[in-house]
Amino acid sequence: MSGVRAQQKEKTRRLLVDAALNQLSAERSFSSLSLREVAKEAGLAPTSFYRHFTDMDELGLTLVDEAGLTLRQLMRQARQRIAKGGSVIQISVETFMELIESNGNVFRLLLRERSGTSAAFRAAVIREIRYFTMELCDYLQQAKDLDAEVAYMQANAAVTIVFSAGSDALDIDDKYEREQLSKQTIQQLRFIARGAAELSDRRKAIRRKR
Amino acid sequence: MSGVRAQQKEKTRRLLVDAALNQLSAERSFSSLSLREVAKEAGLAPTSFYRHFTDMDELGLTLVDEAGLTLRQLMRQARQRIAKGGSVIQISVETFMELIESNGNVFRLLLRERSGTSAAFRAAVIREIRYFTMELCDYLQQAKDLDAEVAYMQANAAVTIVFSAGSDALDIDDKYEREQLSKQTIQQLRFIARGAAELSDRRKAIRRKR
DNA sequence: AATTTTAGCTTACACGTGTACACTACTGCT
DNA sequence: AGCAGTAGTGTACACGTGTAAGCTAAAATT
Repeated sequence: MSGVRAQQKEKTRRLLVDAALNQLSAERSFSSLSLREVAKEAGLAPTSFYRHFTDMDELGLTLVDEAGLTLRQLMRQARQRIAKGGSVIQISVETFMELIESNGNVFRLLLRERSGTSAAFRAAVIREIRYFTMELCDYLQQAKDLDAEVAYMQANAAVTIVFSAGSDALDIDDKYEREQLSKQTIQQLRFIARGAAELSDRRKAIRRKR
Repeated sequence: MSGVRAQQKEKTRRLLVDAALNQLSAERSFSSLSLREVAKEAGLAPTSFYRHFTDMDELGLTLVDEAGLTLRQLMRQARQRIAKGGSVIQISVETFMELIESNGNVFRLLLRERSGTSAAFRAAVIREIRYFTMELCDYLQQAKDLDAEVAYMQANAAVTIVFSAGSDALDIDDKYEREQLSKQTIQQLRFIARGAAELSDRRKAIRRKR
């Protein structure tokens, strides 16, 4: 009942998850990790791995879930900053870029598995990104009073641009270059916002005519 | 001097390249291919591989180069179609989507290696995509008379959106859904074009004032 | 015609992999 | 107190891997 056992199990499970995360880097993808390596890094015998996951795939999906969690925390953080005033786009991009800097490997995981060889992984990543997109879509519809379909297209395009910029940022060390990239990304998001706002207005005008 | 030998060598080199390409699929990435598998598929003894490439990496870079070639052929094709009249954006997207359908695995290679674990691969892919972007940038500057910096930002955003759409298209079988995706992509590109044109005009106006 | 080069072969080896199996020690339930 | 369940261990095996070494036959060079 006390659960000292379950507690310990959860603890070494985390050891495995963290071991996997720690091994990820620019040069090391999840798919290139072996069960034995992860177990070793966690300080476990290879066969002990199976007490926690049936598969490396299962561990991987857990990692993707955690990455999604990180993404959602990011959103919350961005919302808080936005509430304090300032350019929504600028704050969003800056917050995102901070994530890249502090959690590069988690982000790399998402990027890689999105185009990876496992359908389950791809689906999981896409699900997390879709969630991200939908949040933005809701915001646009509500705060900017956009047409529903237009809001979705804008949100989708914006997320695509931001993720791509994040991917580029991963390969940049120079601080100045990163700022340059941020500025460019912000401008690109403004392009999209501008175009979307216009289409939304046009559609509204048509509706009024009827 | 006749070169019957060199000719034969080139032939089996192609055998290796094609063998690698043929093994690529949604479920199989280049990095998951082994030297032995490729050699076997090409009908060669494993060790014969070394007569043509020092490494799987060298083969991989060759593949990326070929993929870049395919991309450039695509551009030429699109330009020809555009010359015959019609919406530039629509024709470009449709042409690109045809590439996805006919050369999905080549495109997958680019997508995956762009975020892969080898710096050399990443650099090679980025080089090809940059070439693609620059072509578009030149076109925009010239045909649409855009400010240089604005043209680059538009080209960059457009390529990002199109590649992302291509990536999504790879996971879609349904024809109707694909058309839907194309339409959405076209609209998103129009957002960007709209925003870019506006910024370019504004910048021009400022310059005139001086 | 004799010699050198070389594309391709077979054999061989050391290494890392996933995982089956049997065992131990300790928790948790009855 | 005693029994069942289980997190973790070490050993063992079959398999696929990259690649070194040496050989053969045919093309190219001399």
